Amino acid sequence: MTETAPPADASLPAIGVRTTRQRQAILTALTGRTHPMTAQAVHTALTGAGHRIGLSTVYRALHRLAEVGLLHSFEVGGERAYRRCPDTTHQHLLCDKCGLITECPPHLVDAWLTELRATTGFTPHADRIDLHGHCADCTAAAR
Amino acid sequence: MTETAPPADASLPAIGVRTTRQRQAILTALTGRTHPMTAQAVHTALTGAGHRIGLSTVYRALHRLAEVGLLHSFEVGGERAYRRCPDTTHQHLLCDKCGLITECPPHLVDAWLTELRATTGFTPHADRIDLHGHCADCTAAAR
DNA sequence: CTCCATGCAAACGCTTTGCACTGAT
DNA sequence: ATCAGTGCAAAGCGTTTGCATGGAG
Repeated sequence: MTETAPPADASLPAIGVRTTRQRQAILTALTGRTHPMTAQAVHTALTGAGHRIGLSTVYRALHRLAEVGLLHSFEVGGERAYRRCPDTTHQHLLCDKCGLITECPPHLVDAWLTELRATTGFTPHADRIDLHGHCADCTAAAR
Repeated sequence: MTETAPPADASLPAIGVRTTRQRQAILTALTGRTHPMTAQAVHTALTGAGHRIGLSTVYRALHRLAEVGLLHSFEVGGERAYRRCPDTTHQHLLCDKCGLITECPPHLVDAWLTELRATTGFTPHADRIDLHGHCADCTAAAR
């Protein structure tokens, strides 16, 4: 398994991606967020903050950045949303209530996936698991 | 947990859905399929088979039938696809190669979900889990 | 007889693409 | 100097909706 550990901020050239004002802005906007953002949301946020950037650029950049592993993309209600990946974990817990995405403890999944595979013959994509539900906070709030 | 066991063919009225020529055709087209179909695919199949049915009717019917539990819907590459549910299991294994959908043995999941919840506080939607990967056949074919 | 359901066509919203220009390497 | 990246506007595509008609209960 090749490590795609995301560089802190911008070692873009090292991955074969040119460093541009727009891409930096997008990465910055996405940094520190626990909730994913759609292309439109990113565009609105950036233009609202005074940046000059085209919508299609946002789409293309997000696509590219996800491709090289700097972002993770999620299917949220028929829309594509992106988030910076905080680590190498690609197993996510998505809260359908508040949109929060947390990482799933790998060891917890791996054992189960192995068992699943052994039992059913089905080979799960261990590096791309999105589990829907309610996060701890929303679960607590619901009671 | 309320049982939503799908009636063999058409106890539609019992669920509050009127029995129409179009809905029966849709259910028939979907019966016995292991792969899900998109609205467009269903429409093409039906009109190709000589049925007179509007595209929007297909959309509305699929939506409604999924709502009452006769169909399961899946997000497949940004599109919505539907399949008749063979049983009460709502935990699916989706093959990204051939599109095959199989049911996941409930006991295998439930224990794990319980553990996940206890460990993380996250409450998974146990009745709506879609796991992507390669089915047994495609896994075998790949080697 | 009353509504739910249908068909058609228009509208919608998100995303992609063509093309000429800009800017990073 | 070269070519990836950008901006704009138009097109694409799956899906939804308004409205008048049709058929199930």
